[in-house]
Amino acid sequence: MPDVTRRADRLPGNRYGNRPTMKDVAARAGVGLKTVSRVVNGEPGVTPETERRVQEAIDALGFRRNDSARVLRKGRTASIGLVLEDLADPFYGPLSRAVEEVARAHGALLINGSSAEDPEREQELVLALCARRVDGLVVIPAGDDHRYLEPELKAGVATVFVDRPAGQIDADVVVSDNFGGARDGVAHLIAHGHRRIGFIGDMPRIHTAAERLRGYRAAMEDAGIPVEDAWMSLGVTDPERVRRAAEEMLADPHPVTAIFTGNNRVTVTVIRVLAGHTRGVALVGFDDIELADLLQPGVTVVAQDAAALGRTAAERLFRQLDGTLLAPDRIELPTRLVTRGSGELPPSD
Amino acid sequence: MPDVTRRADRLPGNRYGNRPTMKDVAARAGVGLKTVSRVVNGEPGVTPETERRVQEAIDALGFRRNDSARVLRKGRTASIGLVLEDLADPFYGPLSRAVEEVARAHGALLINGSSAEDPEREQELVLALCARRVDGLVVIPAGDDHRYLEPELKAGVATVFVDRPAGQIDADVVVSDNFGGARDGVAHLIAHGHRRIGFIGDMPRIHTAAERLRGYRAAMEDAGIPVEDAWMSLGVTDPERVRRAAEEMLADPHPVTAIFTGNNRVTVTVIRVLAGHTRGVALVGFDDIELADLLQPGVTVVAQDAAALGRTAAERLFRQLDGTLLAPDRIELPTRLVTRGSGELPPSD
DNA sequence: TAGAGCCTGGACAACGTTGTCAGATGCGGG
DNA sequence: CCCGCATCTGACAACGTTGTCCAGGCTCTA
Repeated sequence: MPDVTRRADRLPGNRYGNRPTMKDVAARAGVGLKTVSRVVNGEPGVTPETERRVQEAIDALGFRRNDSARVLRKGRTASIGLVLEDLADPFYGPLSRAVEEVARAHGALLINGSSAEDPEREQELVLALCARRVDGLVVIPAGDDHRYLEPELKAGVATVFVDRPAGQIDADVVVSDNFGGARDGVAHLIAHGHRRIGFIGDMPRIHTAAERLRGYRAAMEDAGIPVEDAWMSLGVTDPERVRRAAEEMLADPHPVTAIFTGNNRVTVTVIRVLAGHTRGVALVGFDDIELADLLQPGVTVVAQDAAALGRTAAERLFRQLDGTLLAPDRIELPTRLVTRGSGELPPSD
Repeated sequence: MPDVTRRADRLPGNRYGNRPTMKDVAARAGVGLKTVSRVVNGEPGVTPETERRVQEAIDALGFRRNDSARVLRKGRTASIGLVLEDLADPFYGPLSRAVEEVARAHGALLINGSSAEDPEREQELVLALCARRVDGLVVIPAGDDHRYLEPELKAGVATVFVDRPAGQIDADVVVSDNFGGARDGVAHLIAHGHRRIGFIGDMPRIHTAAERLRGYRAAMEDAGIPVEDAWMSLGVTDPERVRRAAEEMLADPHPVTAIFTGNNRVTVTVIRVLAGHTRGVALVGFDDIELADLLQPGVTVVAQDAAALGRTAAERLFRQLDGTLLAPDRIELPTRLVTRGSGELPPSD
């Protein structure tokens, strides 16, 4: 019963539930408004005795500075926005955490949202963040046209695109070497004797997917292997369709002996499919996955450093805000081939 | 070179890089300030012709409403804070995403931060969020004393604790049935003939860890098995120490035949240890892990529904804000035993 | 003891928006 | 033709904070 009462006290109706303001603190401490402000912000020019009185009033009233008003006055929000595809995807966890750490080191908070790979939702999120006047944005773009950001950039919102480049505008970009990584991964399979190699990846409208596909084609071409259409499955995303695509490749009268998978989710599904087959099919996946080393065989992957992507992007963001970074640039981080067994299986025809 | 110029335009010095305000829009459209406000907010009482002129000016200037000022005026920020332990932990990804989805459905943005299991950092984060006047807080507590939140609760900040209960204050709590889940998991091992069962878990000061330990003890007691100290390892967290703890249990002259692990990270490490042993040791872990079904043997786990935790918590939060939820309550979500093989191995003495 | 200089404290405006209220305009009816 | 009413528009204050600037009191020195 006392609970109900207490909760009822805080119902809507009064702004912020009637929090005390600096004015209230000043009145209680018997000092001027600005003096309270000075104490709260640790500015000099307040005698210890006055400071004590003010501090006492603050504690007694449970005063907490209203940063909304502060932001309005100062023009900096000390917060940055992060727009990514899906917070729940294990690839974005470390990236997100890395951005957060850098933000924290600069005294900024992180606001984030998932675009769910929907360009409209991405725009909606980005603009909402701009309306809050975040100091900067780290964006993993879903769409490929970011001209809607022009006014924001001009207005001084620091912006860095990660994982995929910006579309139609000139902005900082931090990406992995998707092309090179995929090429190396496929070349690795070729080096182990494979010639009929399947590729299962996301829609080529997604930049990373297109680059990885390009890497696949380049490796095949370098080896003088003509690619057959039946070996490629593009744009499949959901597990069921990935499963079907893989099964079809393997059921072909002249089946693939190896598969290169375009991202972590596809890799996981294909692992499941292969687990149901007795014939050994080689596999190299883009993106590392947890426990990949404990499977039989271990899963060979092209790993990218998600944390480094996030860290690099966030650091560039704050350098933009410092003013120590002038020209937009494109940074490409290397990938790393991790051999664990699945990519070293010989062809079994 | 043009880039440098463009970026230089947006250097600090002028607030928000001199964004246009409603006043500017009003001047350009030749209307009053309030009329612009009406158009921006879709309020009625504006002739189509006037609206067109205003809209034109908005587009021409690239105006975007300043939500900081709006918040200051209206008293609601339409944002909620989420404080968790580590964004990069795969357990929190789905939880975080679920909270975000609910927030989105209510038109709110999500600000989040990682406490890194440090009570001080948790408090710092929570208070920073309160200073921003978030409408509500979802907290996965690191500390066990939350009296510092008293003034905030009184001021009307909706608050829900998830995964672990609040300390020293009366607040909404959403948790998994850690005790029951652990008891069932251990009972499962006992049912398969094990009597010497090890437990490796986190520090008992963490509520979930303590509850799971209690579940372990209860199951053993129910079966009339006295627990030996050598079977329990508490407070180990980092992989190296977990590894040592597991090795010691297995090296004992009278070793354990099964291990119950207290969370996903411990489970993963122990899987690695067991992979190096030939003797079959049974394993049941708390928390599900990806690919657990593909290992040999598959890993039996007590799974909790992280997304449901987040969703439930966020929904309660918004019901607090609605005013449809009056008394703080404690909600316990069930866990689910997923048998995959490792927990069904017979004792091998 | 008077004057200069320093230190502390406070009054006031401004940040960009929204709520209130009153003024202006246009229209129809008496 | 004038009044009343409805509709549209704009002036103004307020939200809670910080930056500017000035007043008053003190100390120190000549």
